[in-house]
Amino acid sequence: MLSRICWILCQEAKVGVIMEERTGGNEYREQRLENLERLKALGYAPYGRAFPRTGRLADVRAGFEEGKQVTVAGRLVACRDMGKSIFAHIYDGTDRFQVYVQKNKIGEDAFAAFKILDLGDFIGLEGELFTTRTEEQTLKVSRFELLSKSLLPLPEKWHGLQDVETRYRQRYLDLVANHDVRELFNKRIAMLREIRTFLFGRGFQEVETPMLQAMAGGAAATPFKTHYNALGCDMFMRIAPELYLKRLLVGGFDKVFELNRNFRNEGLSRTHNPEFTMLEIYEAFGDVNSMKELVQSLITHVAQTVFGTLVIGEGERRIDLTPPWRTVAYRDLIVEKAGDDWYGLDLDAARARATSLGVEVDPAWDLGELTHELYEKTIEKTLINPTFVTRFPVELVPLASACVDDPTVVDVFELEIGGCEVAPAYTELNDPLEQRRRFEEQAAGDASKMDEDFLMALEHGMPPAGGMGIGIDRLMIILSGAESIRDVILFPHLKPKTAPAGGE
RNA sequence: GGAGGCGUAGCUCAGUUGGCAGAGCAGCGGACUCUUAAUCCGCGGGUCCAGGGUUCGACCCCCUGCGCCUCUACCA
Repeated sequence: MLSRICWILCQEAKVGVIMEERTGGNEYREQRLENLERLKALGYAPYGRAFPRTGRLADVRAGFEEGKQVTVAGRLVACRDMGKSIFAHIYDGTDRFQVYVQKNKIGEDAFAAFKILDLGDFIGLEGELFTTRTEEQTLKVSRFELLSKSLLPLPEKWHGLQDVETRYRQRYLDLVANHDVRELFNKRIAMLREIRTFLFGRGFQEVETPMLQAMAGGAAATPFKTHYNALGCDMFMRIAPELYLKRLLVGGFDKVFELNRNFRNEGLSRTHNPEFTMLEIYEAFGDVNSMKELVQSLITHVAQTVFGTLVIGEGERRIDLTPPWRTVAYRDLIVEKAGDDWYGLDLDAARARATSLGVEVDPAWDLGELTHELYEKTIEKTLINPTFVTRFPVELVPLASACVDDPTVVDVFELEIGGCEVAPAYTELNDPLEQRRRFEEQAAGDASKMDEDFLMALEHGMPPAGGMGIGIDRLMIILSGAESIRDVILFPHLKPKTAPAGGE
């Protein structure tokens, strides 16, 4: 109990220090604390209880009728005091709504109390709807309650909150100050809902598989490591749900998807956040072609229902999502860029050709690696309209089946939109012996990297299947026209401002 | 990890060959019962990111560190 109290005191001290850092002193807070006491003295409890509303502000606006009695609640975001009457705006996340407070309507005491309110305070109001001379729908207030006193000031009303660091670190301020940010996240939420609706409509079932794994497989990324105290062993955050979803195919699920977070121990960038949302879909008895049809329908459905258009952006960044989408083989793209004779060149000639095309060449690379560098550096970013790139070299994709007509390439596509890889899909490898061979090649003799448990599952028989992963954050960037992944994730990762314990 | 840019009031931003630190909004006091970036009168507000150095004097020049942004690297 004592330690609990100490902990609380310690936390409060910390908050105090942070508060001082962020507010540059307590002047504003002191004033608001004084206002809190004054309101209390007038009988307004600073932190109220439930307040039944007629509806959200957007609902009230939609159902506006002259003279209608309503109750509403929201945050006070603007206040124009005219002596014996006040015009103010409240905001509740759905809309801004004007309220009109007159001294002789709500009474002298309540009017005096209203004048003590600070911008940012949550209030509940009751009154009658009317339209002002300038034709703004407004609430004539007959009574108000204080619901929550705000002790720290909000960002400025006109310019909003611009500082990108503050916008990411204190997203709640961004959401209050910049309504378009709220709308963008509403769209993200709507997109996730539409994806689920679409997949449910096609008979897929949503499942949940472990995020905490003894072995992080299904992709080639570095995992986050953590420790499980009760079992005394290290665990990893998953880098992909793939190997568990395939176990479900073995178990008889035939159409499953998982829409949730993956964690990869990589750097931060405009297109990388260490935890990101991935949609993985598996369809038994399907293949890469059924995935192609699925993703094309899924993305056009989302674009149409959530964003209301199949054409995004303008000029060079214009993306046209109208199906059918182009399909092109990896090899054809390479030859188109590097010349018909590329695959016949010896290594030195290929290096020279790549250099002349602007690729920085690592002398350790073989022709395959050099080719892929060429693809990533000069071709991928030019694929603006949706493009299915197919028939990748087998060494790039260890979990996919080979093409029937050519065992050196695999039956996959990578969907590129806006020069960005959005969705890879495979005809999944279900041959356990071939899978073991490829794992062995990858693990290079390190037995601890062999996922024997997964191989055992495969040996019980996995139906042929199509599988696909869609990077939801990147899809959101493309559909919304956002600049950065940090703009489409509510709380993107930034370096901690004060170093956490246990750093290097 | 490497290169470049940025960091000034609660917010948005000016600023100085190196010579007392500025505006708008927000805040405080006052006037105003149809305003909406309300208006009018008056007032307060600063660790100029942090720490060193050069200088009579540094917000400004130099060095180091921290954070953010962009590019790059890592990343199926």
